[in-house]
Amino acid sequence: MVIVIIISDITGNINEKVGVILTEKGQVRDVYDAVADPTRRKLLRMLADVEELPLHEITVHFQMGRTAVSKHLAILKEADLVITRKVGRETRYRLNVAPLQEIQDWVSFYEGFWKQRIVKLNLLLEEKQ
Amino acid sequence: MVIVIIISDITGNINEKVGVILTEKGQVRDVYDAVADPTRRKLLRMLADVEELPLHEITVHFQMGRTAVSKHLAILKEADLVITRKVGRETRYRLNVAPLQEIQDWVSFYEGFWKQRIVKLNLLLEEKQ
DNA sequence: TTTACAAGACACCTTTTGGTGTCCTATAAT
DNA sequence: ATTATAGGACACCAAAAGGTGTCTTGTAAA
Repeated sequence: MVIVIIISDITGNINEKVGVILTEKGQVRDVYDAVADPTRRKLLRMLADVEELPLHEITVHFQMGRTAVSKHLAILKEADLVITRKVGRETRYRLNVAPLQEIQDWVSFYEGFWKQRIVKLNLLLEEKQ
Repeated sequence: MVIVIIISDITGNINEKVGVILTEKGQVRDVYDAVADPTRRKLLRMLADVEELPLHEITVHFQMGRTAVSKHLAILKEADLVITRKVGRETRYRLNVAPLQEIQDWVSFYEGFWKQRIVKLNLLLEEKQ
């Protein structure tokens, strides 16, 4: 979903800037969406172990090519789940867990439901005895 | 991801049956995938409030047509997040939260990371004082 | 016993997704 | 100074996603 912002100055010159619609949270990409793909979840899991990793090292652990892995990381970055840093000729990737809190908040709403179910089940078992 | 199972009986007649590859948990569809779409999350939220709802009543609350809503519900059903029951000419949908536990387990692994960050932040603030 | 309604089953369309390969530039190693 | 490597930027492709509309069947209401 891409919008084009056109800014004109006093002289009438036009500056064209390509922007994107942002989430309320400020990310370009929905965090649920970013996490839906198993490859992306594997990437997060990898980065959870190692503090920082360059693209080519990450790529080794996947069957697909570098371009594909890079794209997945780009999506994670759009969701703010990953932070990049240029070191020499390599780009190092680092995990940023903060946006996952949104998912946890969301799922914790439903948590009440299955806890309720366990209570009901226990009551039923007591009746049987 | 669809596989075709071909079963041949003694007479040589061939029965063709279309099956699907299942998750370890037994669902046809990944729960992360099912939950990635905002429309589907809205559906779950609706069903959390009302115990049971027929398709046509659900459809009223969306801008898209019945077919589209039905498709989304089918996807939720594939992920076992929804259970259906036929009553007269209507199909009633009911929420099943159980599969969401997988997501909670997954996210709770990363929960440790941001809690850790808060601890580090507090230590930093204490030093400053 | 007609008529209206609920919803399954398709066929169809456009956009997005997840992958590929190639080219090019900046940096590091020889 | 030359060669190798890291990775960004494309162009390209097949399949899946997310919608539409239409037809048909089973059930309910008039």
